[in-house]
Amino acid sequence: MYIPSLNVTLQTLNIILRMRYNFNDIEAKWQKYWSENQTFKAENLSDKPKFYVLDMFPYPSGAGLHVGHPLGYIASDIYARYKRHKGFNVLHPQGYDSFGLPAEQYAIQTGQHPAKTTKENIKTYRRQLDQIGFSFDWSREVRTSDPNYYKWTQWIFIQLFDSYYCKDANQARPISELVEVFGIEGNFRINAAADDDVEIFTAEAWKDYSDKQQHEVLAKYRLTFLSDTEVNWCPQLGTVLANDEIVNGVSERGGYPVVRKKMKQWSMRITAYAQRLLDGLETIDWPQPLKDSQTNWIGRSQGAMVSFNVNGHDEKIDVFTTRPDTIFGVSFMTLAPEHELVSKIVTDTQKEKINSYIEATAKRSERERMADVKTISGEFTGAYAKHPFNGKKIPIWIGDYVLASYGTGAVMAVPCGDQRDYDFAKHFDIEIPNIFQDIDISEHACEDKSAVIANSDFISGMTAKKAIKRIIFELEAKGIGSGKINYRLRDAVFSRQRYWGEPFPVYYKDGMPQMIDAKYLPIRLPEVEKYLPTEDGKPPLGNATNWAWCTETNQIVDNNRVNGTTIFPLELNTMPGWAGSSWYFNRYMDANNTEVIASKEALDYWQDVDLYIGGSEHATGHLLYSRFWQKFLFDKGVVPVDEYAKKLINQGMILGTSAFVYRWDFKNVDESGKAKKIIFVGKDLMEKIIKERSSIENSKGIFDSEHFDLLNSSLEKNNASKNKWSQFVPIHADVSLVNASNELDVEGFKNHPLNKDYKDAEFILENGKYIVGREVEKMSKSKYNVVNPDDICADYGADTLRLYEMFLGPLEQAKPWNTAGITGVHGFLKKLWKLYHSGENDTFYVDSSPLGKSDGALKTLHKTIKKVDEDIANFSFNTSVSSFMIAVNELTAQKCNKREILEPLAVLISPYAPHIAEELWNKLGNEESVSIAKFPIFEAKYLVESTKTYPISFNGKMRFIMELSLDLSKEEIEKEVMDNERTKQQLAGRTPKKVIVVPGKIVNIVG
RNA sequence: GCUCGGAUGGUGGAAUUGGUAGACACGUUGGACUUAAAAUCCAAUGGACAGUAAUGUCCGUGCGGGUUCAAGUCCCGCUCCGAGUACCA
Repeated sequence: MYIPSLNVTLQTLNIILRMRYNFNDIEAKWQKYWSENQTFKAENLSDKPKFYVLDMFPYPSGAGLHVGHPLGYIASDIYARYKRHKGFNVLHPQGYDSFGLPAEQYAIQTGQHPAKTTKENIKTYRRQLDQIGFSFDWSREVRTSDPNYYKWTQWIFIQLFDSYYCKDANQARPISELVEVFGIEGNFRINAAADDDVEIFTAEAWKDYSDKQQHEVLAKYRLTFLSDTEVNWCPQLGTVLANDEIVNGVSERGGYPVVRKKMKQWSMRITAYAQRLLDGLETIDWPQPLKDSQTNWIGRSQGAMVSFNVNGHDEKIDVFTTRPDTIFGVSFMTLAPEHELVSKIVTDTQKEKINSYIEATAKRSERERMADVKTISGEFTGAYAKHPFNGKKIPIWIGDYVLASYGTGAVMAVPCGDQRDYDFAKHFDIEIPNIFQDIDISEHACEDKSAVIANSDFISGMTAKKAIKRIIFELEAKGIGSGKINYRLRDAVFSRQRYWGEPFPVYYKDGMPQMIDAKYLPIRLPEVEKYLPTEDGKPPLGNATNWAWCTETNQIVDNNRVNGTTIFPLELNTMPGWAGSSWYFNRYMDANNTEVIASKEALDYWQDVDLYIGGSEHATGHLLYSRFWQKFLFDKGVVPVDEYAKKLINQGMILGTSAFVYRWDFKNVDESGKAKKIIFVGKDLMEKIIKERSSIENSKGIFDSEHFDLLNSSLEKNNASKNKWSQFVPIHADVSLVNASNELDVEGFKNHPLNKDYKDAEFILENGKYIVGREVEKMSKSKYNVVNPDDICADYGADTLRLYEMFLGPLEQAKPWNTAGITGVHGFLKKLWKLYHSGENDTFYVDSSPLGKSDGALKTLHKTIKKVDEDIANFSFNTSVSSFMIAVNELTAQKCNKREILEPLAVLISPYAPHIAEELWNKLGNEESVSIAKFPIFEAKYLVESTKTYPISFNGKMRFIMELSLDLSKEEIEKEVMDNERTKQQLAGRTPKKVIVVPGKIVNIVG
């Protein structure tokens, strides 16, 4: 058959189609092959060295993936594939952080069970991930919402409950050890992380305690414990939020207001690990900014505790200070309004004022207090404290600049040494004694630690460093204080009033929490009618009818059977989102184990994550909590290392490039006030109009007559001022309607389901085109700038997507996505394909005959190997892609078709573009997957040069180049250059002052 | 306020230890092929000035100084943008 319009026979057309780079077929074929052959299944025992590459697992949201999500996965996949080529046994797993709020809110709205929507979302995610060709070992998939997984999250919770932190051993120890010691000698020698209010008791007292009392005492030591905590309560979400779930005083999710509220909550004693979390940072290769934010979050400050006696009371005020050396500069004290001593020490005359101040501050929301840092307020209690060294009377004030939640909620105010104290003193006209030698404090406080201290008894003449030591020594000698390290880090609230989270393995007996024996785990989430809190304000699990624990059958039973003797109510809270993600990296090592979280053999073999890639937004959440749990599990001997990720990389966010059309709102209305026509103008025209708007006559030239008449008549009708006749409203246009040249598909826009209002709008074209405006913003559905990887894969293929995401720029940097550039990398892949299809009618052909040593292709190949090796080591994937392009451009120019070059080239490129590499590798006659082929070895001998093109510069400015042998000595180079005709021309008879010759680099002639 | 990043053509971005600034792409312009479009291929492309031209000169990495034979890179002082954090005693 002959097709006249195509000028070819069907037979040749067939050949052409078959030999073309048909990425859709190739990619589907190899994805199927990898899946069927389990190409990327990692073995837990191997002679090869291990390498563990981990991604932060995704939350499977209903919206699916956009092109920003896979960025980190592509980078880690390249690394994982590269390591396989280099002979490592690579563990590269993936899973889902599948508990969470969005599924629950969707359930509240639609009544659909979160388990169902989560499952559906996971299916979409899996399809999207598969089509990008990741080398994940899916046999190890984890889902945090799977009972077989959260069984172990519950197990870890029980371990935490049964442990305390021994500061002497500097590790977590079984709570049973504590009980034993209490029974022998009480707690006076115990050095453990505990609540501040633990009282000292004897063994006799301990034995006399009731069960309940003992329980309460132990709770003060446990690593997870119930307590009345002031929490961030979000009424709209009906739940408690952690500090890192609040952004700018409102909830991160939804942006709802948050209030402080006291509630009985589970807490995690992460503060016990504060110092180790800090120290551990030194041992891991994580980005410095991330380490910095963890360091700041932990907020260690070294100082001293000092006790001040209150005159006329038995009470003492304890303060924490980082500058005990300034104690002789104390002229007042300030307590937080919430401080418990306030009501005890306030004098009758001041009582009224104090109470109204406390009331006023309590009313002010946290947000107001934050926004209003400048206003100074406070009130005098009427009471005085006694200075511990000179016995002076110190007035005691309250003020809301002192926070109840930090330190002791009280400060010793040294106005000459602290700006806040200074401002407070000035405002209330309190004395500001100067304790610094030759320092002027008439304008502001002196916070410089190098200032010499004066008027301070035995520390006068010292600087801070020395004075602090001396003061602490004196305080300890007098028994009124001691050196102390304080942390900003708070214990982490661990209860959430949500449905879609891990249930606690806890029931309540006489109001005291009891752990369910680990052998009955998992405690499965109960079914509920509604996912909302109950009418009496209980969490959603309060809706469950089958939610009680029978201690005889060890089963969950009907609530009605609760009898307080054998059957008890179960915990109604669930665990927070970070519970499941705090240990999942260990589970991947042995994901299907039913006996333990992972077998000892697997944990010992894989040890830790060699490379972890994910976003920096988890710096003070997941990445801190998971380090905490890892340290705990290490203390318990469950895992072999106490830092789980040796190296971490933060991938930058991919931003969207939004497109805008401009609605032209001039007084375009008829008599009834109805808009006659909606008109859109392009970006350039809008700018022109704005420039010319001073005079309508000027604009005559920039419109066709029809639009000018319309404009003119409507202006006349409305008597609009000619200076205000135009106004433009930018409207987001869907980016999929805009091409690479910023040209809008106008018909597409009008027919877009979201633009119903603009169906009959008119678009003023310029040169037949409508050009949109562009702006870079966060990628989001509401901005119509989301680009779906599915479309890219369909149109250009997964290999193109992978390469392009890497080509966009450095991995760690935020960068805008612009689909326009994708044709560049796609064209590159076509060129690569062509290189292997130099036969007749573009059929596959490689020349297997050996090539000469001096062949330029070898140089190209080895130059590229070297670059790719270096780039992967530096996580500089963008420059690898350029070097591939350079290589292919060079080899194409050389018309290279040699197997000796093309075979290693396919391996070289396979981590980046695995599908095309497999196909070419297969066509080259290899039976096995390219993914296990040996990576080409760089050989320096192919890059040895005999000459160098020297830039010859005069006074630092490059003027011309000269090709010179590399064998030449400095002197010989100088002679060659000076003898050169062009040098003489440049010098124009002058004698140079100096000639700098750097062999192999540059020649610079000065003078 | 504090801490940490960053600033290079029209755009995304290259540039080992200071040593030819703008690799590689996109976009734009011109050309080839085509009835046309797409695809493909070729050429030009930081700015200014001079020249018919080959070419040459000057200016150029946010701003102002400095070190150096030589600075995008090092030092000092700013400006702007982004992220985190915030009365932490």
